[in-house]
This record gives sequence, C-alpha cells and structure tokens, in this order.
Amino acid sequence: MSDVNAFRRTLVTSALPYANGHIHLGHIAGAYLPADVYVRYKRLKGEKILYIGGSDEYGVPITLTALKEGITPKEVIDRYHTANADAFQRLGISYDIYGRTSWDLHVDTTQAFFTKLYEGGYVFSQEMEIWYSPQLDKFLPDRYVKGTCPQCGYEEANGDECESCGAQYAAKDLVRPRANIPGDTSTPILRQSKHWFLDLPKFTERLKTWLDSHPEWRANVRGIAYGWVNDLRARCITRDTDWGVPIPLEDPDAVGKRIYVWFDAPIGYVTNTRQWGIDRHSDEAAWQTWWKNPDTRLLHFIGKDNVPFHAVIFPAMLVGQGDYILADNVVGNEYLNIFNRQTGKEEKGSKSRGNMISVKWALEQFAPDVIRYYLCGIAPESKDSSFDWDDFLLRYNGELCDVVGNFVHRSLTMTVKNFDGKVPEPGTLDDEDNAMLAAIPEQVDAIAEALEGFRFRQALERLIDLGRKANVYFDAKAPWVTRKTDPVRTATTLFVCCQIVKALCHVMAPFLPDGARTLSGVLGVALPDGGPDGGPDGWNAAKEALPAGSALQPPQILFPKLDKDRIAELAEAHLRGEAY
RNA sequence: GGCGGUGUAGCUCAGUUGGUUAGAGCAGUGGAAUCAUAAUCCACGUGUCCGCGGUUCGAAUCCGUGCACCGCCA
Repeated sequence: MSDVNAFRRTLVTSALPYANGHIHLGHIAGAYLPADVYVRYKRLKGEKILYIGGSDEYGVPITLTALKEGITPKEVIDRYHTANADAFQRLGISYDIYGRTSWDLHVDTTQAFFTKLYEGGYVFSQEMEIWYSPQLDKFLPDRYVKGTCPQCGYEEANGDECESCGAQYAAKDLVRPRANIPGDTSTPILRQSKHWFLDLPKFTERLKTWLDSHPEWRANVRGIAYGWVNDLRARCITRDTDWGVPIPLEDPDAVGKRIYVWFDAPIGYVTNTRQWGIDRHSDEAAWQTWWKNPDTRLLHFIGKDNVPFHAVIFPAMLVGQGDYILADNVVGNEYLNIFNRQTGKEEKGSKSRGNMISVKWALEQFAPDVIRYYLCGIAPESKDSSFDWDDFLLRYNGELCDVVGNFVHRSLTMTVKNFDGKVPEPGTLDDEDNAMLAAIPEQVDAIAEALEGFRFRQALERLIDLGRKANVYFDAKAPWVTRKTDPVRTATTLFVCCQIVKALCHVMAPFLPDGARTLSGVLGVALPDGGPDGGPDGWNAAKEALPAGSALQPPQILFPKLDKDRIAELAEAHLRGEAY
C-alpha cells in the first residue's frame, strides 16, 4: 500500500461518458458524485488537486445513431456533449476541464500512445475475418451487423455480442447475419481485413506487481482486475470505420480504419489535462507534472463495467509509454438499480425499459443538493443499490431536512431573535457544553477519515450524526426554557450551537455545495476553494471557533422539505417512462 | 462452466487486526417537549450474524464446502 502522505498533488478522473445519450442518475451515483465530493473535500482542505472529465465521442454506436437519424456523427456528439456538460455543471460536478475526444489535440495524444506501443513491440497485426457489405462496398464493424446469437438463438444479437444472453463470439460465428444499416438489403459476407492488436500478455508481470502493491483497493475492483490479469489475451485496437483517430502507420491496410474507441477513450484523460494546461497556464508541458511525476497521486472513479479498462488495459498502455505513473487507486462502483413500486422488485436501469432517470430531468424537479444528498447516501460502493422514491423522500426529508437543516434553523433563529443578531458571549461552560464542543473535532475527523477511505455513504452518515448529537444537546439544554430565567445559560447554550452550525457549514460543503454556500453567507465564514495550486485549509477550519460577537445574517431554510404528493406524482411519471 | 462481489433486527445498513450480554438509523408502540422546515428528545429489540463442517480457550469476524442474489468472463 502506498503512503498517501508521500504525494504532493492528486489527479482525479471520472469515466468519460459516451456521447450517445444523456447521463442518468446511475452514472452520477457511481462515477461522478463520489469523485466530486472527494475533489471538493481536498480543495477545501487546500491540497493541490486537479479533476479531469470529458465526453467519449468516437466509436461505432455513435455513427449508427447518426445513420438512423440521418445526421452526421459530429451532430450526435455535439448534442450529447453539450447536454451532458450542462447537466454536470448544473449538478455541481466541478471538473477543472470537461473535454472532448473529438478535439484535434486528442489525435496527437492517441497517436503518440499508439506509436510508442508499436515501437516498443507491444502491437502486432493480424488478418481476421470481418463481415462486409457487397452493396455498400464497406466492412461492417461489430454493431453494423445483426443476426442470430449462436449461443441462445436471440435474433437481435449484435455482430460480436448478444445482449440477451451476454455471450461474446467471433464475427464469423454469427448466424444469419444481416446489415444493420438503413437501406442496405444485401447479405453480409466474410472478408479478410488486417487489424492491430495490443499484446497484453507482455504486461502481465508488471501489472501483477502493481496490483499486489494495492491491497487497500475495494474488493470488487481487485477481484475483477486479478481475474483479467491472470488470463490476459491480446486485444484488437483498430476497427473498420472512419469515425475515430487515424492509425499512425504508413501501411496501406491502415487506410479506412481507425483506432478502436476503447483504446483512445482513457487517453482522453491525458488529452484533457494537456488542454487544461494550455488554457490555464499557456503551458504545453504543464500536464506532464500530473502524469509523469511520481509524487502525483492518480485516482480513477468509475463504474464496475470500466474496471478492466482502468485497472488492467489502460495501465498496461501507460506502462508501455515508459514514463507515466500508474493509478494509486481505482475507485470502482457497482450499479444503481431502479426499485419498481408496482412490482416490488429492483430492476436494471435500461433505455428500452424506459425506467432511467436522466440528470437533465432530475434537475428540472429538484435542487442539486437534494439529488446529491440522496445519491451520495445510496452510492453503490460495495454492492448494487437502488433508487427508490419512498426511500428518497424518507432520507432527504427525514435526515437532511429534519435533523441537520432543522437544527441549524432552530439554533440560528433563536440566536438571532434573542441576542441581537450576533453570536452570544458564553458564560461558564459546564460538562455537557464541553462534551458537545469536544465532539465537533471528533466528528469532523471521522468524516475526513471516511472520505479519505472513499467511504462516501459513511461520511455522509457521520455528518448527519453530528446533527443528531446536536439535537440531543439542544433538547437537554432547552434554551427556550432558560431564556425566561437564565440569560447567561441561554447564551452559553446558543454559543455552543453556533459552533456546531459553523462546523456543519464546513463539512457539508463537499456534499452539499449550495446549502454550504448559503450558510457560509449567514455565518460570515469563508469556504476556500483551492484547486490545482492548493490553498488555505478550510476543512480543519471547521474546528475553529466562531467568535462571540460575530454578526449573523437572518437565517434561511437551507433544505426545503419535499412534498409527499409531488413525489408520488413524479414517481408515476417515472413509471410512465417520462423521466429520461 | 470458470471467476469476482454480496448475504447481519420488518426495511436500509455499521461491525477495524477473531475476545466481555452483536450495534445505528428508519418503520412500530408508549411518553416528554413546543425554540424550530408539524421539525425534536426519551423509553421499548427472545436477530439459528445464509446453511453445514473445521481451526481456536473463544468466530458475524479465519479456512473448507453448499445455497441464494448481482455481475464479469467463457
């Protein structure tokens, strides 16, 4: 296990969503929100951190969408890139850059990766049999061909895999092939085509050593990664298509072919870091600090489908470059399912089922903090979890609003009303006061510990726990009673409450940026937001006192409660498939 | 078929390196309070810790095996 304290800066990536559809809540709960919470926490703490994201814009499914809609691939990716970038921004996923693999710069980065691997002897070519359309005089890569699955007989199987039974097979094994292109009525035939392969077995020992050095990773990630590394096979990295990065070889067989999307997609992290350096520092070489300096800590946040790429294949590609760092952790998440109240069962989110909830739709219904709270609370960290409307209402209203929000509000309104809008001067602190004050740094550290270990649900639970302790204290001290008899006692109680509110303001910032911002305005405290260059420590500042006499603005409700009937209506709309 | 993950109170889950009567929240029942977003607080749990076998003075925690669910790869 690496010594986390030995690193000087952190580079965080979230999987690049495919620009062929709208991002949905499952994406957010797995790969984006946890990363964002982590990044915001580190920024608040003043550590140097850079957060990279972007759209994955090449590949056959995008050209298929274009064909079916009668538009260009460029129009497809522009539509979804714009929509997804906007959804992320509004939800507060705070990328330092949200790039695109269609950028010209990405051709350069990808080709450099390919060339280095080629020259290092990690890429070889081989002839293979591919389906070919006599009518269009074109090869038909993977999803351009449909047919009957050789395993289960499903008639809508793709060229290389079956959605029904999950089987993967060689193209030539597909039964009764047909072109999946509007207008092409010919029957595909098999033809030889030369392709290039990444020789993964050559990286086996290096990858094993690396995995062995990280016993602290999540069990699911380690399990999947070892499964792959123990049985590595060469993988094809080119495709018969014109939508992708050109193959940087003089070979005439490379004409009309492109680098396969799974190869160039993770390289997008590097491209986008390069672009960030150019935009931010006008420095073409700024990115190298983040990718080649061993005192940089690289972290990938992904869903489980992406584990093989981030824990095996991309690292192999990095090893092949010679001078890149490898990830210090791959934070892989399970899936977020959808709980169907009608059937009482969990189901997988899928477009054909129409049960997906897009971020776009969710943001039309709820404030970002509302979505962030629930999704962080049910993040599928060690096993699948599910989105459930009843649970959503219960968690958000019952925990965030009632426990934390209401504590903040009852404390501040009573303080402002009775002490002239200022933090009161405390009298002598008794044992309960001291115990409560002592609990603040304990709880702040406990939340930090959970965040450092990528246990986001636990971190959020500990935040709520501080609110629970605070309510117990408030009730025990009953300031609404002492107010009539003992002003000094009341002042002392509310002074302590103000300290808790202040701590809550800091610790909620990574999870609930809007609520934290509003509250920081009421309290007049600063929430620093460092970034790649670092800054002051606004996390541990949660433990510092808000001095007596500090002016308070009139309190506002941070987290308005959700109406039960409205949630029921939205759940109905969701059932009707209107949430995507 | 091979592999991985998960399996703890009605529900959602905590349970660090094996050690005293296995915990929390929600829901439920009863009570207190009324400052507050009708928000809070207190009290109340006879749970084959999935089953079976093993290691150990002692296992929810380690090993083996079987079962169930989810997923990856064939």
